[in-house]
Formats: sequence, structure tokens, C-alpha cells
Amino acid sequence: MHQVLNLNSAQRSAIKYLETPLLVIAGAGSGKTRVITEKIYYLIETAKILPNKIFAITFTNKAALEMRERLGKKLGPTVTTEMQVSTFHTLGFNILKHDPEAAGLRSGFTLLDDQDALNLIRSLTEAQASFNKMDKAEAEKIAAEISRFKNNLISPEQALKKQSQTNSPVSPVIIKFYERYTRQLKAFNAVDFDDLITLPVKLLKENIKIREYWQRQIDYLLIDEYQDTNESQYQLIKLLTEHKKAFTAVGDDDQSIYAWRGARPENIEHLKLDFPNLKIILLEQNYRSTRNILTAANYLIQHNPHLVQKKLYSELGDGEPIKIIHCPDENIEAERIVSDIIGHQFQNKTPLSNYAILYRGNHQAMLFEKQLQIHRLPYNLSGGMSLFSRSEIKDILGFIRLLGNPHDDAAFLRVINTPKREMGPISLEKLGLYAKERNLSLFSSFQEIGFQSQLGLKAQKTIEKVNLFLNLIKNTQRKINQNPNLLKNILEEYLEYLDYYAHLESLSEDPLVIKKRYENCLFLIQLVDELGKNSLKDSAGLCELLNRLLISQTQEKEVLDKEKNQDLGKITLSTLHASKGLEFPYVFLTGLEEGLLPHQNSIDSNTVEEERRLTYVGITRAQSNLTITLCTHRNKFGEKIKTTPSRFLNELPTEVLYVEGELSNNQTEQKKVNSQKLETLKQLFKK
DNA sequence: TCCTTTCGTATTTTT
DNA sequence: TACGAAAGGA
Repeated sequence: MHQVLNLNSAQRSAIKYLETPLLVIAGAGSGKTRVITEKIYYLIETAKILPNKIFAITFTNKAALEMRERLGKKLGPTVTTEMQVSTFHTLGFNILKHDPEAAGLRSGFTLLDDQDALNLIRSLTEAQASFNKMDKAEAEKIAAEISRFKNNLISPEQALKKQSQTNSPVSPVIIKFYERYTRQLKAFNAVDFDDLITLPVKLLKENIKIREYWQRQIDYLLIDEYQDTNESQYQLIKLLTEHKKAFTAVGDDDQSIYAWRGARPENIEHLKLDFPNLKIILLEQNYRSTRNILTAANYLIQHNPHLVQKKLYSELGDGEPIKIIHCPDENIEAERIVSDIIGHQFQNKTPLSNYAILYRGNHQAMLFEKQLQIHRLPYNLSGGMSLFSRSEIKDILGFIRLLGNPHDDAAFLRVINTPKREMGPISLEKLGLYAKERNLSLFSSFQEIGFQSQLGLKAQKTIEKVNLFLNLIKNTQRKINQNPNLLKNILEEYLEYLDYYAHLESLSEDPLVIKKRYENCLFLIQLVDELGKNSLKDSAGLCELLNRLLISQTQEKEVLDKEKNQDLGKITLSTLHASKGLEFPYVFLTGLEEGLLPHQNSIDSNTVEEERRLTYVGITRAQSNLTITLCTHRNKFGEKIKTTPSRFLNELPTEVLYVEGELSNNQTEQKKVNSQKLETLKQLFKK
């Protein structure tokens, strides 16, 4: 029998417990990932469950990849490839792909990313005779409402019914949009990201055969970050496990920071009700942080109501007190933190990757960036735009999508006028109208004589240019069907044909940006080529390839990883949200001011508890040193405004705090202190 | 149709 | 302040 070493008793029992459904409440830094991977190992080695019957669900591709990596080290690559480690969305996609017709789709359906979805919603107003496109903010609101309906598994009809019965706060206009949007997706044979969960739920609910098929596939299910599940994801879990009831959910209610995106931490409570013999195990020993840091975290989170009482403890010693620094304003805050890092790094020869600066909103990052650039310190910025939402990538992706399915209207709209072919919104509206009347795709409509004569004589040039482009697509399709391996060449030729480099040059002045963007294009081509190497049979197969690319941006990760490994010497700049799951020896938690953390909107909408959890997440990122900063004044929309210290500061125990002298409230004085410090450092560096 | 100016508005983000 | 989107001119 396999021995599990170096684990505490709670971890061990979480790994070995198989009798009933299990919920593991895993505090920050309690070795959660370790427990999941060890459990999988245990399931295979001791419980003798076949690897391909073990499913593990995560929220992000990053987490899925990480888990795979860890398992690979332990179990070897062959076992790992058999295992089903995937995100919710990938699992949903696989379920849909297995039986597309039963889910009301045709095979080769298109996956719209949220930008496409947003554009689709915006285009719905145009057709509604009001000629002005709705503004972006409005569309985003509607998209969010639609998403909320979907996450709660409410169909347009149900929404309408509910609307008429109760005085629901959602306007009938939005439900109308929801209904039209759904119809439109169906017409395109397209799904959005939410559909990747909701359609499988519907399918499994209604179709016993398919439900039983999937239940048979899964002998044991593990769910990571359970507190982040929304209603539809929870239903999916329930449907997949209701037969065998063999699963482990791992989560932490105190780290639930995505309620605004539909996550329902109360699903922890639902699990108890739906599975009465649910076993709950708490992981409370923290292996990450010193005692002082954990004391602060425990005190803070105690101010939130709890269903399950949990108290993290550490055996790593008291460590340093938590430093609190008041700064006159945000510029000095940034200066101060950066100079502290420089000083500390110089004295201790610590790698820069040991430092993290955390903040509530992305706009705060700019100041830190500026300071780091001044001092030529390399940094890693969290978030940023995903490769797939970059415009240059969308241009190529749109072309590939059209090759896979010329009737993909969203893709058509994306590429038809980039670079400019004199096909502006007016002609496009005519085209859209023409297409709608005849129930044709934009691609087909444009080629009809009837439409081209509608455009009139002035548009001869436009027609010529667009036709040239449409013919290119048709010819390229033919080429791919003859030899799918030519894809790479074809795409490279396409860039040249477009004179895409020149196009990029017209968009930006910065030669570095232009180069980077062009490299992104080449990278994408490489990616598509590798992904399609052995699986691509014809142009229609491009659809699935692209869907996989959109759901799992995994390949991008590989490149990023290479970069990351090279830059062990980079400071991390991250939002609090993006910092979840990470850890750093030295953490700076910035901007603890009312209105910023907690954010003003959360104060207005009574969701300060989530902000407290966000702060809790921030504190528990720190391993040995935590510095909290706040400013007495902060520029807000161009105006300097006096701030109030965050209420969270009062919720920390004074005995673990070291508050730096209030005397430096004076701006000029603080500036002097900063520059003096830098001077001494410069002297030191010279030696 | 496209380029420039002006205006309005401001969390968090993954798939 | 700083960005993106609406509006107005060529």
C-alpha cells in the first residue's frame, strides 16, 4: 500500500476518504494542490481506479496545466495523458462535441468569444430600425444580464414568465435582447462561452442516454476552486455525479472573490443539502506564511460571517511584524515601495521575483511601472490583454474562421474591411439587411448580383476589392482541402498579400510595437500549424481547431513559461484578483483606503464582504514580509482628494503591526527621505 | 469613407 | 488624467 509522506493528518484523511462525497475546505497556503494531486495518485495506485475514469475540473487552463505537470512528475506521461484534467469549459465543449445534434447544434459549430458576442448584441439594435449602434457600455450591461440569465439556467421564455409574474428588476427590453440573441446564435450555429456549460446541462438533464454515458465515463470527479462555481456549473457537477456520488470538491469560502462574475460561494452550503452524507474536512495548517501574517489574516476575515469556522495556523515562527506606511500621495507611495525594494534587494541579494506589489485596480499599476522603469527594474505585469483579444490576432483568426466556415458572419465582419476595402458601416448595413431578408450569410449575399447592383455604380471599386478577397477565400479553401499541410504557407502568403506589415505600421508609430504585433501574427500561425499538423483533414476541420484554441489558450502558456523561467529576476505587479494562488516572500499591499479597498462601488452595493476577502487573499500571498501602504491624498480623475484609511486597517490586530511614524505626513519631507535613501543607494552601487 | 477633434467617463476577469 | 467613443470636416 502506498505511503503518503510529509502530510498532516487532515491532508491524509482528505486524500484517503472515499466513502461519501467529500468537501475539503482548504485555507490559503494549506497545500490544496498537493492534496488534489496526491489524491489522484491514491485513486489510481490504491483504489485502482482507471486513470481515464478520473476527471479533474479546474477554472483556468493555467491550473489545469499545472495539475497535469505535477501529475506527470509523479505518475509519468502515459498515465497523465489518459487523465481528464480540464476546465469546466473544455469539459462542456467535449460533451457538446460528442453529441452536437442532441444539443441542437450541427457539428463544426462556431465558438464566439465575448467580444464577438458583444458585437452580435450591438448589431441587434441596428436591425431594430434605430440606425445608431447602441453604445458599448449599454451593450456590456445587456451582455452581463444575458450572461447572468444563462449562468442561472433561465431560458428567455422562463425569463419572460418570471417577468410577468413578479416585479423583476430586469427590464423586458433586456429579455427581448436575450431572446433575439439566442435565436441569432442558433442561426449561426454558434455558441458563446456560457453555452459551453448551459447547453451540456440542458442536454444531460433531458437526455437520459447521454447522461448515463457521461456518468459511466466518470468514476471519480475532483473539482478545484469550488467556491467559484456558479449555478450552471454546480448543476453540471450534480448531473455528472448523481449516480455514483464519488467526488471531492476543494474550495475556500474566504477566498471567494468572483461573486460579481456569477460565482456562488453558497454552493458550499448547497452541497451539504444536496448530499446529506457529505463529509467535510478542514485544512487549517498553513505552510506559506509566518504567524504574524496569519494572525492579521485571521483577524480580518473574522469580520465576515462564517458557516464553517476555520482558523489558519503556522509553524513557521512569528516572523516580522506587518509594516504599515502612510504616504502623502500615490506617487510617493510608488517611489517609496520601489526604493524599499531596491534597498532590500541590495542588502539581501534577493532575486527580484521574490517581490510582489499588489493593488485593487489596474490603473494603480501605471505609477509602479513608471517608478520601476526609472530605476530600470524588470517587472511582470499581471493580466494584460490575452493574445487572442489582440486585434492583429483577430484579423488572422477571422480569416481562418472564414476558411473553416465562410458563413461565419462575425468573422466576415471582422476581416472584411481590414485593411480598408472601402467597405464601411453604410455598405455593411445594406449587406446585413439584404442578408437578413433572404436568410443568407453575409458572404453569400455579397456575391449576389442583386446586392451588387444595389450598391450602385459609385461602389464599383469596393465591389472589385471585396470580390477579390472573397475569391481568395474560396481558392484558399480549395488549396487546403487538397493539402491541409499547406496551412502555414497559406497564412504566411496571406500576410504578405495583405501587406500586413504596412498595415501595422499605419496603426502605430512605435517600431517596437509594430514588430511585436507582427511577431504575434507569426506566433499564431506557428501555433495553428502545430495544432493542425496531424489532425487537420480539410478546411471544415479548421472550426474545431479554432474552438480548441479559443477555449484553451494553453499553447500560449508554454511560451510565457519559457519567458518566465528566463526572468526569474522580475518583480510582480498584480491586481489582487490575479494574485490568487500565487505566493511571494515579500508582498506590498497598496492603497488601503476607503473607496479604493474596499472599492467605492462595493460600499454602495453592500458587497464589502467580498472586498474583505480580496484583502484577505492579498495578505495571505505573503510568505515572510508584508508591507501595507496607504495615501493621505490620492488623485482621482484629475483632482487631488483627501482619503480615509481603509476600515480593514482597524480590523487588524495592533500587536502584529508596526506603523511607521505619522510624522512623514508632510509631502516634502517624505520626498526628501526618499531621495536621500536613493542617494545612499547610488553611492552603494558605485562601490 | 476616413481622419481629426472633442467629449464623457472611470473595479475586479476567465473561458 | 487618460482613454475610447461620438461627432464633424475633408
